[in-house]
Amino acid sequence: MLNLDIARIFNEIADIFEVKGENAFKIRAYRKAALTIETLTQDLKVIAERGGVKELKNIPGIGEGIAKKIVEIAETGDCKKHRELKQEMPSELLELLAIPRVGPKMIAKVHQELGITNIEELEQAARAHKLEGIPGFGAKVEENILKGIEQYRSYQGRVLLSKALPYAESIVNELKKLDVVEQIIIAGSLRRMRETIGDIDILVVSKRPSEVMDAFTSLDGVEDVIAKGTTKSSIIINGINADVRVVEAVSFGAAAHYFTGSKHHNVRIRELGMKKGLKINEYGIFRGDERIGGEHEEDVFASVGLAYTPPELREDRGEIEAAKENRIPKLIELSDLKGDLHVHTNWSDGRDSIEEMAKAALALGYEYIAVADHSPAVGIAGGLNEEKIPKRKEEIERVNTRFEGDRIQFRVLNSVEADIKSDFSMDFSDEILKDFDVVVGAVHTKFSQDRETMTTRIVTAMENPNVDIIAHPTGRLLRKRDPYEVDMERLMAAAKDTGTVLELNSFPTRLDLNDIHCKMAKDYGVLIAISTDAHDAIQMGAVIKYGVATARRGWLEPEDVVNTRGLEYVLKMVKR
DNA sequence: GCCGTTTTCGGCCCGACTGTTTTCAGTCG
Repeated sequence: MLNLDIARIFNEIADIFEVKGENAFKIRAYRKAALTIETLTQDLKVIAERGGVKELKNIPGIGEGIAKKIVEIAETGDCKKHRELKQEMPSELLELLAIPRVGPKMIAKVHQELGITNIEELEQAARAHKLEGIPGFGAKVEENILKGIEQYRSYQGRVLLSKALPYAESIVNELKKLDVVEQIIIAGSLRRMRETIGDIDILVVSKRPSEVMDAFTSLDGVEDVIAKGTTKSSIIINGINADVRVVEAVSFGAAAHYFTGSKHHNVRIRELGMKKGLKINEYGIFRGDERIGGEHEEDVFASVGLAYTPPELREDRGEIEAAKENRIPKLIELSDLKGDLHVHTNWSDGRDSIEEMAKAALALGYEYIAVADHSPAVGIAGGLNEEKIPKRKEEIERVNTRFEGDRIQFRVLNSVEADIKSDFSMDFSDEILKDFDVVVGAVHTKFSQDRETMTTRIVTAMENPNVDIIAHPTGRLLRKRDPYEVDMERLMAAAKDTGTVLELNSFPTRLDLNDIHCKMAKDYGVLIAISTDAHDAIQMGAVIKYGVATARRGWLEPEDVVNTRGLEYVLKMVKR
């Protein structure tokens, strides 16, 4: 049983309790425990077997009750309480929680009064105006439910960071044109650079909020205005929910902190405030009626004795403890990168030539790129084979010769993205592999192998002295393909033992390793390569920011990342 | 259900907007 499976059980218990109308704080306790478990880098089952309830209780947010359930799950693979609760409530009913503006109370009522158990039934009832008989329900509510269902179906909740960010930036650029807008920032999960985004949050400083509301709700492309108040409005634009909030300049810092979240981070900060006799809200920091700060975001942290914490870390994953002890990491930045160790060229499925990729890399200020074209096993037309390898090497050398006269040190590294085959062998012989400057190993086939087999497959590749980097180690495609089953702890330990680098693939649909795995790698002392897997020159420059953002969310500092080092270090790092 | 340099019991972050309400519950973030 994986940590994620255990977290899901507690989230489901929380869902059921919501609809049952159970104590809100109990629900929060289950959610908090689930979140902690999701982000834990150690295997919960191992902890449970080793230290039982006593050791589990050391984990923040896990007390007697939940610890006992974890032990039960570890021992039996099942949680009695969870099973009993599920029998009380159809699981389809809980899916209704995902519909915007439909909450647990509403679900409980329609279930009790009309026996509704799924989205289709809810939709039919709303269309037939059958809900109006229920106290508290009116025509508007029915309309909102139908809109919510439509929204739920259209984008299923979350969109990719790379899709939401450009939309958010264009909204900001439009609103900036208003004279009444003094300051404007993107907040929310976008500012924290989460891999997927629920909605776009924008914070504006203005003395004339109503003019901002008018402009925002009448932007080009607005599909629906969900709410329009004096300081806060909510719209659907390009299929994405966008919220704007206006405050005065004195509240900007407090509001920026509040609207950046995460929710869990905010709750922790406000709890700390309470203990110090402070009230912290989006308008400022207050002792009684007296405002003692809030113009700058730093005020919020300082008021509760914490160091400033970058938005990417604000997930309640240990950043508050770190800020207390003044050990917030100095996170990696885009400008720290000196090269890209995984790009493709027109020698395999890339679109640009080696020289075009090299020039683009130079323009980014890089010292090197590794052209890692595909090996033959990936059925992509024109992959490398034994015949092409020497020819491509000649071209690489020709391109490198051209840069030799320049003052800037730059080199194209002869590389390959070699397939790790399902029988644990590499797609090229050791004889061939050892001639490359850098070998990137990757799984592209047979994703369905079981956890044990897949883990051994990758570990075997790491043990090969010719394999330097493992590309996209979990194989996931966001919103399309789940990661394959793999024992991440064993991968990390093997990477450490063999001196293998793990890739953080910057492609916005991959971001693989993810933020949590990056932090895990750091804890294990495993080096990360932030690579783009770019298939053309423009991509190489465009997607790297998503990799860096994920690295920052994973607490990585420049020294944790191999491609912040110069060419000489990289050549020494390779195993041969 | 969790937690404790005010507590082992009694707290638990805080506010905007909407809709159906005559004073507030529900949802959201």
